[in-house]
Amino acid sequence: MFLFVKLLDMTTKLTKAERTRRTRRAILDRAHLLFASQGYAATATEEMIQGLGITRGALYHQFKGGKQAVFEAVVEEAYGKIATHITSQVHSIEDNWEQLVQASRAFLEIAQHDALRRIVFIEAPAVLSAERLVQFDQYGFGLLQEGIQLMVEQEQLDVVDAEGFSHLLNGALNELAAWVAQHPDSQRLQTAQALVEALLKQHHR
Amino acid sequence: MFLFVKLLDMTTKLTKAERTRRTRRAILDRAHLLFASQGYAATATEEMIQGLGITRGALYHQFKGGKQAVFEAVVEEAYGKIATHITSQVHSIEDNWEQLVQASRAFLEIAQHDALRRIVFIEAPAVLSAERLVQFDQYGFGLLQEGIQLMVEQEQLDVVDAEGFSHLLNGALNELAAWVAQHPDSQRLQTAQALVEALLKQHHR
DNA sequence: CTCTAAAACATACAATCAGCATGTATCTAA
DNA sequence: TTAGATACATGCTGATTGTATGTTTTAGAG
Repeated sequence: MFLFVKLLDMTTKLTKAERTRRTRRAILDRAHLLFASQGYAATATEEMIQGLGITRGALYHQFKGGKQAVFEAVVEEAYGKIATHITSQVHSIEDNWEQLVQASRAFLEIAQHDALRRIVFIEAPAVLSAERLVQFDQYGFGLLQEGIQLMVEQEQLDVVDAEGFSHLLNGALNELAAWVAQHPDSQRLQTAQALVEALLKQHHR
Repeated sequence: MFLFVKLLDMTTKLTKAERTRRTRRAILDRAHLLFASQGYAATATEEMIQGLGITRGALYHQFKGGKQAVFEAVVEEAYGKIATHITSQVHSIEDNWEQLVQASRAFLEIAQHDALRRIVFIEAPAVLSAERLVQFDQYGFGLLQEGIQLMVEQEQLDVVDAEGFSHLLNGALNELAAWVAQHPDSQRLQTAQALVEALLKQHHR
């Protein structure tokens, strides 16, 4: 595989903030690729800066926590991308019910990006502490839970327990996303979407 | 924390097979504890043999693949324990439907053992390849899938897709197990069991 | 414009750890 | 009995992470 890396320009004069921004951006982009393809453990800090025209010293300067800090930053961005995609797909829908259905659909779509899925659902739980993971999950799972809580209160959704059902749905979505990703060429995405929609419909009232 | 380790007896004359058995058993028990409490990455091969009266050389002799081979053996045993517990709980039940319900219940119970849950559902997916993981999962998920497949064919279960629904249910169970484990003292276990039972009932016919 | 402090790196080094190669004692089977 | 296999121990190497320290560049203050 050949990676086209845009070498950091060290000749032109840049403001300090801009220089920092570019360095961090370059490291994060590269680290994201590496973590997604090799996983956290198999990715060396050396790899993260190869071809960027900087040394590991720069990485440790920008990310005080070292390798783990880089990973956390990558995870945060990955969560952000997922959340952004979902909200952009449902922001114009007024009906709560339709919002939930479309949000599930959007999640199954975005989770097909292997780069995001592996980092968020496989590497992050193993690398990060449970507490840290919960913080990040407010972007994704948090929104889901809020939506469900609201619909239960408005009596649009009939479940034994709102929080518990949020976890049930979240787990189902994650696993289905992984299942679909195993054979992206098949009809699994549509099957998965149909299954989730059926699940939700049965709790609708 | 203080660990009571039964030092391996090297004085008594033992048959070679017995000697091997004890060595492997001691390493596996210790590694299981360490992997469950610290995770794979944070566990050194040195720790796995401390206090056992052997060196790392013995570990590499018994487990050719080194650290990863030890981990795989631990994972296999963990899957085995889960499968054993579930099958022992449902083997006497004749009705397919009741079997499925009780199997789900048994899974939520056994998954409360942090040692098993972390190793199987958090560490293993990050450490092992997807293919290797599928092999192990035949113990647990495989049984679930077979049961569902059977019930769909016998028209006891009404789902869009048997395989897909198996993944949906599996994902829901895993996530609920993790949710319950966060507050083991509360009523979450019963809530989770009720949620799953409700989910299954709605597909019953 | 100069001077200073801090930022943004580079460089060198220490410490940890996995894996391997090699040596040695013990057991097993012919 | 003896040759080979088995079950270890020991020593070493390469890879990798983190840190301490040095150097250059930038951002203001006066």
